[in-house]
Amino acid sequence: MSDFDLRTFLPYLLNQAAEETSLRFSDVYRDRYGMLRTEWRVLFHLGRYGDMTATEIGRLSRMHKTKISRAVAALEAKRFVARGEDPGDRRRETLTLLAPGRAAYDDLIGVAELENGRLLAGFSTGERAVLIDCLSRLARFETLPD
Amino acid sequence: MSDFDLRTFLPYLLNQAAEETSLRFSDVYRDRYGMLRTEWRVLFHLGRYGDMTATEIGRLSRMHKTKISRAVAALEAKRFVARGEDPGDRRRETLTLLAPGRAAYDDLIGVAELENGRLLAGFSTGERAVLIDCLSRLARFETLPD
DNA sequence: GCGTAAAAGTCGTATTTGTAACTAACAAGG
DNA sequence: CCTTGTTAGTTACAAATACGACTTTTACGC
Repeated sequence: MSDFDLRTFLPYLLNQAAEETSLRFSDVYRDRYGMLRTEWRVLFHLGRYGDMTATEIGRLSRMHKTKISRAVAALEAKRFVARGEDPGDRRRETLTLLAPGRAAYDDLIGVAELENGRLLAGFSTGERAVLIDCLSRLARFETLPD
Repeated sequence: MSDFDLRTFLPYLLNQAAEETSLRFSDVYRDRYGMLRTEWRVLFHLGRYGDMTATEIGRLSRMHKTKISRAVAALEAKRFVARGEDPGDRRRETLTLLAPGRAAYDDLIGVAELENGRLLAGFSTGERAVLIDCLSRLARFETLPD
């Protein structure tokens, strides 16, 4: 029998850590605003990086376009975002935060910062740097547009 | 506007890294054995730690018991595991790997080790140690039974 | 023993997700 | 202008998940 341990298997470790750390925060956006994770992610991108289209959000967040489509529909129903027509290309819909969406974003960003501080509090400065660097490399982020 | 970036938000980083690193391996157990992730996890626990009940697997893997129940049913249908009656407590069902399940486990463990090596190859020895230690702490593993 | 509670698993149903097919709008070549 | 191909986004349907209610069996208090 191999002595391979699932506890050193990166995909498993990452999944467990992700699930464990996501719970507390997802409770917040679910309970306060009835949002799903996909909706929070779309809201975040609009709040943090400004108006953009669903496709751009998809490129940055690596979410599938159907997920984004449904998240946008849900956020629109909540009057958190509005779609703007692009006169030059009528396929594109530029998404904009409305006031309630902005308020929810501001609220949730504060919670996220607090929560992130709590999670990182257990690590030394050096550990934090290594952890975030390694995770970023594993996550293969796309570069930001500007 | 806050300069808080989702790219330093641990739950997001972990989710992205987890998704990114899981894809290649999940293709393997899906394509070769038609298994879902829950099934692979149950198979792993039985192969690595020996016979145990669904509840014990749940405690170690933090999966909900209904997920485990369905995964066990699927593994049983594939003749990968069998349920053994516990004479002392007829509520408990001790799960055992059958030969095909053992073969699948042996095969997949090999793939997992290779894949894990590939993922860790990009990091220095020091980074690896920190990464795995930090992730283990975040994942809040239960202690093993023995 | 008897009633109540707790544990091990399963099942039913509502949500959520994934996959692929679809519509609509633009682009490019002839 | 037409065909062909590509891009943006939506929809339909199947697969997977979450959550609670349920059955069976054991444990506990009296």
